[in-house]
Amino acid sequence: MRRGLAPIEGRVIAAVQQPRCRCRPISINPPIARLRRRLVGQTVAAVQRCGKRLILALASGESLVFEPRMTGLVLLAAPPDEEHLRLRLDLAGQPPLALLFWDRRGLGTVRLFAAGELPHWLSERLGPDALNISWQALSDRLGRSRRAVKVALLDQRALAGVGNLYASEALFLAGLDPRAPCSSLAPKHWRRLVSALRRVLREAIRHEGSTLADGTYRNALNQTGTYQNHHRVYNRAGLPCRRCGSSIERLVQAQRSTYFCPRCQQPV
DNA sequence: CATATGTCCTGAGAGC
DNA sequence: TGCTCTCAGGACATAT
Repeated sequence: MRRGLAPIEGRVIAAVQQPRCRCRPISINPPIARLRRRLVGQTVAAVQRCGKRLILALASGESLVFEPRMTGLVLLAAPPDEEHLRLRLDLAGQPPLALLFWDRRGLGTVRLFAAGELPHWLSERLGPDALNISWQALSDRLGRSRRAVKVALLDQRALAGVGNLYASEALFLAGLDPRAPCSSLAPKHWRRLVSALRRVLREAIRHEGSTLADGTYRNALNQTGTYQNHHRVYNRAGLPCRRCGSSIERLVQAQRSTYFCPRCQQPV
């Protein structure tokens, strides 16, 4: 998503609109009138990412943070429908560009931070990014937890950027049982896990993400991803493991689906 | 303090 | 066909 938004770097925000939609409005802070006053005329200095958040760093030092959550999209192209369009930033210059925040389910948020406020806000919520963290750091943060490793991977304060789908995929690649308590993992397991996380996230990014049957993920140009065709376990309950042929199993941990291969992912 | 649960939301799909 | 029910999961508030 971030990569697809690179074309807006250097652009000036010309207009800010909150399209009227029949559904309940999403959380926008500050409310639209004040947001518009603070954004119009500002230059987008850079498009950044922190964990699952997308950040427009403005030349003033302010930051506009998008949290797409499950169904939110940040687009430079026509959205899947007009009904769930939540915010529109028109950008001056050629070619004409508009950044759209579209969110079918409406759990996403948009928030503006004054200069200097964002680092503190993020540091309260996010651990190191999954693409940067060392295995030692991950082990230090989670190694004494009694939580199941799959559940712990979803804790953004411990490790930022891993959601339900990629947690299952990484644990498969690492050969770890998702139910294993973090405290049962040895250094070699943390090493394998961090390596697997990096591999899964890089692969997924290369394939433009996972567009599930009931999911809505699209890249910034509203194109579907293809990583769902490469999933090793997610959404594959009852199908044969691509590595050993065993039937992939589904279980529920912390109210979320976990998929795993009972043969390739042994208890530690 | 660490961990667990409830809540929000909409649309897809199942079952009848 | 149309209704009701369940489920999807990210972040955060509240409970244990």
